[in-house]
Parts: sequence; C-alpha cells; structure tokens
Amino acid sequence: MTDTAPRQKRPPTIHDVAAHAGVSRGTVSRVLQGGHNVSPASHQAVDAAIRKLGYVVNRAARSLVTRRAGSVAFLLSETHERLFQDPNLATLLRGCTTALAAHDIPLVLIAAGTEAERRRIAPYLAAHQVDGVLLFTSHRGTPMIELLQQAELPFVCCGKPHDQAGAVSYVVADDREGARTMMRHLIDSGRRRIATIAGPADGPGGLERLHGYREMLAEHGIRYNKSLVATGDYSRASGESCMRELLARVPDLDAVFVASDLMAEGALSAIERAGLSVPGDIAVGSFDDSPVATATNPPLTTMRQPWQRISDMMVRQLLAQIEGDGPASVILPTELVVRESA
Amino acid sequence: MTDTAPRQKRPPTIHDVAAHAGVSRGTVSRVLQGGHNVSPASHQAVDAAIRKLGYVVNRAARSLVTRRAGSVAFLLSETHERLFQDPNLATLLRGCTTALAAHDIPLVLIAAGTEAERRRIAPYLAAHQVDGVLLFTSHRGTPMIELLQQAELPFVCCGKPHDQAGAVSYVVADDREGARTMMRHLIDSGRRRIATIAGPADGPGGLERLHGYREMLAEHGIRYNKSLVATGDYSRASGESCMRELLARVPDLDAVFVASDLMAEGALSAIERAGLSVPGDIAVGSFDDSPVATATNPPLTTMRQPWQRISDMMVRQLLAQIEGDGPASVILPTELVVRESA
DNA sequence: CTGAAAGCGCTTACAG
DNA sequence: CTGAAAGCGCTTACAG
Repeated sequence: MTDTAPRQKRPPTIHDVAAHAGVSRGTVSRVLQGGHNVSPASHQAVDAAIRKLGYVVNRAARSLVTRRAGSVAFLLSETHERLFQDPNLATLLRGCTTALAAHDIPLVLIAAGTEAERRRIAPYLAAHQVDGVLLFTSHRGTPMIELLQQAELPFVCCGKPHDQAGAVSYVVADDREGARTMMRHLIDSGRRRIATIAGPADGPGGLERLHGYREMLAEHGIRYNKSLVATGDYSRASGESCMRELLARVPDLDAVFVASDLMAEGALSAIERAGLSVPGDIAVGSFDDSPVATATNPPLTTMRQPWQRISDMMVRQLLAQIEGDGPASVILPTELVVRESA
Repeated sequence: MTDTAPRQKRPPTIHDVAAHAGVSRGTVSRVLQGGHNVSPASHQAVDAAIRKLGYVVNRAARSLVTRRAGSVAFLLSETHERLFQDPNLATLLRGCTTALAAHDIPLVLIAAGTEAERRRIAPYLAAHQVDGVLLFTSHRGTPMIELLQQAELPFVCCGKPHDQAGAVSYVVADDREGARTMMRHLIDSGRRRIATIAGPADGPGGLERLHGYREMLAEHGIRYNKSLVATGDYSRASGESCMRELLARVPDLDAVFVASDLMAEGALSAIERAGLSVPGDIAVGSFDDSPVATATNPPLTTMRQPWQRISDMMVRQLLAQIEGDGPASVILPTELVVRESA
C-alpha cells in the first residue's frame, strides 16, 4: 500500500500539445478558446496533437487567469423533507446538470437549508467560488437572495420569489394560465361544484394557481365558495386530509382541482375511502404531470410543467447573466394532459 | 447595462494578508495549511488579518500547485425515473453534501445515466478534475466502476456492487440482518404465512433482504413457499400490484415483509382494497424508514436505514482513499422501528 | 496569423 | 520559526 502515492504519469499540458503540433503554447490556447486567429493548418495540427495525447485542459490553471470559477452552484435551500417529497426538484436538478454539461460546466451542489449552512456558504459565495447560482425558491429562499445580491453573484430562481426588492431573474411555468386551462376543462365537462386543494400561499405557484381557479369560476358566473378551498403542503398526506375535509364540508362537490399530482394522489385515496368514484362522482384535475400521474388509479388528468424547458432556460439565463446580461424573467406555458381522472 | 462588467474590487489575496499581518506570504500559507511551524504571534496576526480583510483562499490557485481538484463528484448513474422515485437517493445526496461541507469540499453533481453521458465524462474523470467519486450503485453501476478504476480515481459505492473484479470500497446497511430482524418480529408476533415483496435481484439490497427472509423462515421451521414471493421495482405502484398478486395466490397470508416503504405504501392500498385490515388481518413490515413511513395509514413498522451514517462513512472512506488508503467495505446495522402496521 | 513573455494566487522545498 | 524564490498550467495583451 503506497500511501500518499504520487501520480506518476503526469497528464499532458498545453506545453506538450504545442511541442507535438510544432506551434507555440499561445496558439494552442487560441485553439482551445475557439480557434479565432489561427490558420487552418495550425488548427488541425493542434487538434491532432490534443487527440493524440488525450489532452484535457487544466481547469484550475485556466480559472486562475480568467478569474472565473468555471462552475455553477445549485442551492438546495430546502429542508430534507421537502427535498424528499418534491419529485420536481429531482427533475430540475437532473435537467440543470444535463443542460450545464452541454456547456462543459460542472454543477456544484450546495446545502443551504439551515441558518448555519447559510452562514457557512456566505464567504464561499462572496468569494465567487462559483460563477453563478441556480436557486430553487420557496418561502425560505429570500435570505439567500439578499446574500447573492450582496455578493454580486448572478443567479436565477426557479419560480417567482416573493416580496423581492429589485429586479430578479426567474423562470416559471405559467401557473395562473395553467390553472385556468384545467378549470376550463372541468367546467366544459359539466362540473359546477368545483373544489380546490391549493399549495401554500408562500410556496411556488401556490397563489397563482388559486387565482386562476377563482378567475375561471368568475368568468363562468360560478359563485366562489370558501368552503370549497383547502390548502395543503404539496405532500400526498396533505392531499388526502384536505380532500377528506372538503368532502365533509361539501359532500356533493363534483370536481376538484389539486395543485400537485402528489396531493392529487392523496385526494384519490380519500375519495375512494368515501366510497365515491373518479371521475364518475368527482373529477380530479391536478398539476405537474410528474411520474406519479400515470401511477395512480385512475391515471391523472393534469397540467404538464415544462421541466425540461425550465431547466434549459434557467441555465441559459444564468450563463447570459454571467456574460454580463441584465436580469430577465421567463414564463413558460403548461400543457393540459387528459387521462382518466377528469 | 455594463456588459462583460469587470469586477472592480478584487478580492484580497494572500499577499494582502501578508502585508497586513507584517509577515511573508509563505507564513500566511503555512497558517492556512494548519499553522505548523508558525509562531503563536505570527499565527494570531495572520488570523486577524484574514478576518479583517475577509480573505478567502483562491481554490484555483491552490489547486494548480497541489494538483488536487479539491472537489468530489457524486455520480448519478440512474435514469430519471429511478432518481425521482427513490427518496433514499435524495437523503443520501443531502447527507454527502453536508458531510463534505464540514471538510470544505464542494460536491460536483455528474449525470451518468446514459451511455452518451458516460462517454462524455470519461475524459473529465480521467483528467482527475475531481479527487474522488461517490457512486450510487445499481445494475447500471458496473460500467462506471471500470472507468473509475482505469482512471485510478478513488471511489466508494453506496451498496455492494455486483460481479465486481478487484477490491472495491463500499458502504452498505446490513440488509440481510435487517431482513432477519423484521422477520423475527413478524414471527414473534405469531405470524406464520408470511409473504414478501422483494426488490429487483440486481438492485441494492434486493437479494440480501430476500436471503434474510428465507433464512429466518428456515430457522423457525417454516416451509418456504414460492407463491409467497413477489418481486417489485421499489416503486409504490409495483408494491400495489405485487400485493394484489400475492393476495390472489395465497388469500390467507397473515403478514408481508416488503423491501421498501414505498412498495409498502402500495401494498397497504392493495390490502385495503381487498377489504382486509392492517395489522389485524395482515401485518406489514417494511424497510427504509423513509418519510413515507409515517405518512401512511397505519404508519409503517420498518427497518431504519442509517442514511446519516452511510453518507458520513462514504465521505470518510473516500477522503481516506484520496489520502492514499486502500479500499475498505463498511457494513452498518439497521434498526427496527415499531409503529402500527406490524 | 504567431511567438515570447508576463502574470493569475497559491504552496513548498530550500536556506537560514 | 521565517523569508525569498521557483513553479503549478493556463490566457492574453503586445509586437511583429
């Protein structure tokens, strides 16, 4: 067992490539930067040398001179429970990793769920150890935002942050329009006593989806009834208890618009337990089109969130800001996916 | 809008700290490395200067000379579906991030779910852009392992990899002993026609938990009955269908050992749908003690996986290997958590 | 289009 | 215990 074993065969450097290609190191570097101001012949020679030697740029060396970390952070400003429950977060994480990989930019995961963690990462961020930050917003997101602004670090939120001073970049699905679309679908199929299980008001999409619900009711001359509204926390369990509550309050409701698939799964259970059928007695429309949507019985009619596009846009916006662009907000449409529950 | 805005106020360097403290840069560096061979007076002066200036080490510069990336990768060698479904993966990811943060080591997330992705990251890994890798193993893990071995990059697996040539570091929960404990609990409470819903044979813990099930049956003189065994894929839906199948085959079974909480949640639905009660008619014991375990009705009696310890040990093993240690395997005990389902 | 050279911010023998 | 100095592997004006 050789301890502290030194790596013998040092990886090739730009110097080796230059020697192999018969050019200067400057020229190799220029090829690495995109090949501007390089003759085709030199370009080819360098490319060949790179391939031959299996050269990979040393990021630390590059980073030192460019003053760019060359990486981007994904801030987990969520508690563990939330992290576990939210299938969308996993999807987003995956999507961002992939989108960044296309630009050859590593994604650094940073935990910022507790106050202690936030204190710890503040200097890291302030020192620009990453070039930018992807932020999964929530009610807990706000303290992070201030920190990032002070650090003058580019960032983009997933979801619109609340009570935010100044212009902040974010990417969201069109929650209100999505809610309206689902409500239209429910109303068009003849439902009139439509309940809703909303998400927390300070959470992503919570208020907007509720607004969409109320707007559509109003536009169809259906009176808004407070008893038909319950608020969950996006968990399956909360969906189930909310549904039970709604059923107790308004036994003859004929539809429910649920703000997430996970809660809808819970609602389905409560409805079944009450001896009612879906969609026969009650139509269930939900939001997300996460993998659970097809695992339930019956499969869920739901609004598809464009997660792929959301990740892509978040990454694109962030990279643009790193290049000097100002903040921007992007709103992406959702899509009605009709299955069997409504 | 200043584009490509240069950061004006450059962050302080070791040079500034040295000037402030009235010592040489070498001495500052020594303090940064732990303060060996530094007089208490110098040490204090440097500490004060660091605090005063808000100095944070430039990792790129350090990395360039130490020839260490200073970061560690978490390889997501999973498909998206799997990633979404597995609450344990999120827990593990969180745990590893936190454990590494204590050592001031950033965790880089790398997607290696597809063949294309694996091809892409191979040079990155071979060039040692990270110092080591945390690997969430599965049947798909094997190609990654070979790649890592060729790159001579330290790595540790979560779960014991299958068909692996050579010594490989891994950390696992004691799946077999955990299964035995749960089975003992079921048998001690008088159950005799005990079914099981196993995980995939090539997945983490799949076979081991099934072995534990069979062993315990044998040790209590209960005959093994193939009809009492079903194999799911760790998803809620598969748990439900497996349970339905088992009930159809052996209507009078009086207990079921399910290899994950998520599948147990599905099993619970199937049992309820069959008009049977838990634990009255059928006792349900599961595995994980993930957040779902307390969200079901009734709450699950389950084997707690020591995720916190698993993450900690994975990180510890990896850091030791980076320092030159040889590979090692760690097996951690699970713990029976009795709730209401058994 | 190209090369020579300076410099990014650290660490680490080497002398003392 | 400490300082001066070399060097890690790149990029980027600067001349030509």
